[in-house]
Amino acid sequence: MTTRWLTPEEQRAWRAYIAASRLLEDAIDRQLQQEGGMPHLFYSVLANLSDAPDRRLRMTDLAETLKITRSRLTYAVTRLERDGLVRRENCRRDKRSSLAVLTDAGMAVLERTAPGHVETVRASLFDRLTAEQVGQLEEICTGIARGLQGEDAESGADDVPWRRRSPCSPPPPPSS
Amino acid sequence: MTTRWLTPEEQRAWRAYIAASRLLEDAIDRQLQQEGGMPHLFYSVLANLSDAPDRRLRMTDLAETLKITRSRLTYAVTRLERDGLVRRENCRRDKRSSLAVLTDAGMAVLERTAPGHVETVRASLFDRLTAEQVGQLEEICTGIARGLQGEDAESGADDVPWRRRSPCSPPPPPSS
DNA sequence: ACGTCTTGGTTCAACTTTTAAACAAACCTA
DNA sequence: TAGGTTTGTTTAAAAGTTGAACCAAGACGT
Repeated sequence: MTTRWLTPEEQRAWRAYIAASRLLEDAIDRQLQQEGGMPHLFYSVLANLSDAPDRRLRMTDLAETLKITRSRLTYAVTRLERDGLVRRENCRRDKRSSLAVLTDAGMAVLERTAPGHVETVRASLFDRLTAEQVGQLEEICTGIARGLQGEDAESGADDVPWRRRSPCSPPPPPSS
Repeated sequence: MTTRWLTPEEQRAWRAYIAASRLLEDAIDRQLQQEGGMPHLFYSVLANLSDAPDRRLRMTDLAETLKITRSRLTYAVTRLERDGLVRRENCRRDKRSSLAVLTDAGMAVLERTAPGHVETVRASLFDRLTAEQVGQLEEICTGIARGLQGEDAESGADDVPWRRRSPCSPPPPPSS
């Protein structure tokens, strides 16, 4: 089969995407590193914990929503634990699992850092987008994500009755 | 000033973007690593060289289009040079600069690897987008990139008369 | 010319992150 | 209970990144 090369439009879109994502990630990382002393991934861990049911999440679940390997998450959490921002706890239900719990210190750091982070996200991204484009971006990205998700998690129905999805964080969500 | 938190729509878009970009970069990297033995960044170096005027580019220019530091590029090129895919050359015009040149071996690797890469890009991204969305994506990304560009390169006019921008590569472009 | 400033690029060492394979403990299922 | 699976960690090696220091070569002003 002769390769289906990218059309000129696709070329342009692809290159633009590469550049934008590289620049964006750099900007986010730089800001978070300066003002929070941590890379984006670590911040995401905190953020996700902060609006999880009980400020705690199973390692595997967290890894899954963050789209990273368990190993990578172990590293991140260990690091965060060392700094006292996260604590590990055992799961009563399943003694294999451990839960990552956001500590008060972690919450504090998050609250201190979130405004700057959000500001950066705004300045870099949303302030340059029309409301319409925000919608378009979401649609595009969810499509892509869904597509790439399924490839390894090739299961049909992902029913996990005991995994609650409920409201929880009264204070404003620090994005991710 | 009280933080302008993200609206729910922005939240969703942002989370979707994070997930998608993480998954996408992973997919691309995995494929390139397996079939080409190199990370995406390295491939980008080769690709950019391949459709540059004389299959050669000044380090600084290359770094700039790749949006990475010169230091980082030095590392990448050194690595690629070690594998014989790229060679360094001195610039006649300016004895300070060195040019990265794509070798025949490098071109060969690129040609061997490009189809798989493009296929991955298609499968992960473009096959899930309508023509309209491709346009939207480009527009969004160029906007973002332009915005983030200017911040450090705060110069007004970027006129460099002697930097030609001409056609060159007859074979199909291996995307980036 | 001369001294100074800027640019282009590399080097180096410290560090952080990532990967992959190997494990052990806890579950599950028949 | 045997056999397989899931969860999470450990470990060692490799890779990549950063940032400062540095040198050489242009540019500029006088």
